[in-house]
Amino acid sequence: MKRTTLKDLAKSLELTEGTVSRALNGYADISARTVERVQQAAVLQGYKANQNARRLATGVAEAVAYVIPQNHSSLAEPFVSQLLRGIDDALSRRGWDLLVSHSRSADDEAEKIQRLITSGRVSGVLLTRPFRNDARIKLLQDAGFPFVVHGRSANCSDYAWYDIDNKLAFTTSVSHLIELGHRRIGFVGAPLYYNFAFQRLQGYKAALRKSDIQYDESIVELTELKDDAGESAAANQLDSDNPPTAFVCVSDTQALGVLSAIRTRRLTAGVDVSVIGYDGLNIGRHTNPPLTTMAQPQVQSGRELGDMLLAVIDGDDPAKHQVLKRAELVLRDTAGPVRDRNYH
Amino acid sequence: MKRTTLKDLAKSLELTEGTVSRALNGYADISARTVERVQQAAVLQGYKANQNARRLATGVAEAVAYVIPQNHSSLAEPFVSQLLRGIDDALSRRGWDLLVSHSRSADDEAEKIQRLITSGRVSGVLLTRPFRNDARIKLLQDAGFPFVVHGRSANCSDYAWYDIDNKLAFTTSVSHLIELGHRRIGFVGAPLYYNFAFQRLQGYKAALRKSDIQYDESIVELTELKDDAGESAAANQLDSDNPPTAFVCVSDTQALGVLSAIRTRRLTAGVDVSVIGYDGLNIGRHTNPPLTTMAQPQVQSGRELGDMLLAVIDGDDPAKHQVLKRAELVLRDTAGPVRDRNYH
DNA sequence: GTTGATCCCGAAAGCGGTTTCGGGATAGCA
DNA sequence: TGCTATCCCGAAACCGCTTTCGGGATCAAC
Repeated sequence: MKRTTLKDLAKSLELTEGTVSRALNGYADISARTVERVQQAAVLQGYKANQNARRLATGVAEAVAYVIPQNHSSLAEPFVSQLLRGIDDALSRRGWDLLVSHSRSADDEAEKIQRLITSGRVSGVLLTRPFRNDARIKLLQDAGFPFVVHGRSANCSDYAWYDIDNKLAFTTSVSHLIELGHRRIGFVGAPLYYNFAFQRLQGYKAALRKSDIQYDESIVELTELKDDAGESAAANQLDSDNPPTAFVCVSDTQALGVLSAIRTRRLTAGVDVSVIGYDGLNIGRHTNPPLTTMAQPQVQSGRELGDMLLAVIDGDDPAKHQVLKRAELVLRDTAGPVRDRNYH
Repeated sequence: MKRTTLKDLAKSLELTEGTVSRALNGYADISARTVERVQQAAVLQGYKANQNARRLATGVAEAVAYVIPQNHSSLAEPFVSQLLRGIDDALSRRGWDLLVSHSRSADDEAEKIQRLITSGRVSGVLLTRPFRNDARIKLLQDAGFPFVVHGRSANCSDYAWYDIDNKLAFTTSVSHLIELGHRRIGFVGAPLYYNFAFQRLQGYKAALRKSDIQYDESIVELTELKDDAGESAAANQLDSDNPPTAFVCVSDTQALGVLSAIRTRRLTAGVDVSVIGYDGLNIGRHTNPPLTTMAQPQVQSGRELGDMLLAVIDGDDPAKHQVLKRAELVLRDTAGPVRDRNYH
């Protein structure tokens, strides 16, 4: 089954290829009657432009890549999936493609990006989960290649990004716990080279400071973003001499682990120990008890990210596209008032 | 920053473009010495072939599309995400791209596929969650376009697919419950136009038959694949006069809902009511109690799917690529022996 | 009936590679 | 030395579409 090509179409219309092309692409120098004829013939014969040829000729790839970070826990993946949907929404309005690229390591990722931008396969790149000081961003900036970051690095003044106010989110959740009477609040975090982890820790500290609570490093755990990291982190804390009465976690994934640790010790989350997660995954509605968390709308984020990237590709000043959203506290059942007696 | 093109490279080597191209692509008619020179110069000057030009010239897209079905619950998405990773693994060994395409409806999906295959953007397509009688498959077959299906439709003899033995999986899980003494087992399913749902129901029926248990349609609920479908389905059943003592669910998503319904009624899963899910999502390890389920390895599946598709694209007979895996019963805590007394 | 302006379309040159074809140079052998 | 076989590479067509440029028709105006 041969595809109908532009030449076929032109021949059948007794026009030249160039004319047909212009007719299809809305050039002004084609008479309305001809445009009409061409369009009809096109749908009739099922003509679709060969993307590769078109891309070669125009020089625009009409596609962007989403680079999926190497180590992400499987539980965080609904996140990714919804984001993809949002991005695709934005892109498909223009008929652009979304291609995903996974990486095995940070180096691998840099190399993949390098190849993406030099191979001409995409006209823009979407990054996630940037480091405080991120080589990928530098790479893209130096290359002058369009990109937008989901999240932001330490100095983020001159590129496009879309982020949640991580610091604010954590002062919010920690303050909430403090209002519930907690004064010993554990922090289950991630490596601080992730800027989001750093920012969230700052938010945590700020909330403590505001209430004159001494920052205690011994109840701050920084774990990898792996599936069961939260559980062991919480286990350490809970089994210590002076366990926290509450935890804030940088992800719902971690929070689930914390809940497991709590349950294992025959304690009840929200009663004996409070927990607040982060991400607002739907899973949290089904945990027992349902997880209090900080939510951010993923599909919507994806859509906005996609639109931003398109704008940047169109030549907008990246620095003009920086949006900071705020996460929302979703009250469910794992954050309750502090208990007076130690539960040991 | 201009990319270095083949012409640049050729000029700098005082060779012709054709020669350089052949040297790079391993043609035999180029002397070893020249090949060496060319390769060195290529890496030195950071030459990467323009994919669009290459694709146009060769006629192969070096990319495949994964079409994500319209309605999938957010909880099922870890599934998708891991699969993508696996597929990407397989593809990237050849340097191929993976692009994802979402759809809003079945029609939309057919149209997207049509566009994918006529636009020359991809050289193969990956389908999931086929219907018993699937128009998309017919479309691809008629077009003679390479594809492989994750799952399979009712008559699946002449295309490539990768599936779990759904029927077997469900006879396994139901039999397990029967061995635990259950005889009234609810089925929380999905619309039967999904072949996997149909097959799983068949497995359910087969297991009942084997133990001479009468099939009772009133405890079979077929819900949409939405987030909270499981909960309401189970609610109906649990509040009825003659509630099941156990449930099997076609997905972990549903199972989570069922667990919620059970919990809401102050019953304990695995004690008062048993539940077995399907998918083996990691989430299940963190539910309370941890969810017994049927597992299938996703990343691995993705990899195999990717390899299969590549093989088919290479011209292998699709019918030669049909693999049927079996799911594994993951014993956790939600399936326990039946209680004698009715819990009402 | 010329002249200009306007409207449409044809012609042709790319875009950056791949691949076939053919022949010059070198080597092998008589 | 002369003749064929082999080895490499140059030349050129082509993939399918875009886009610039220029000019033939058409039409209004003088």
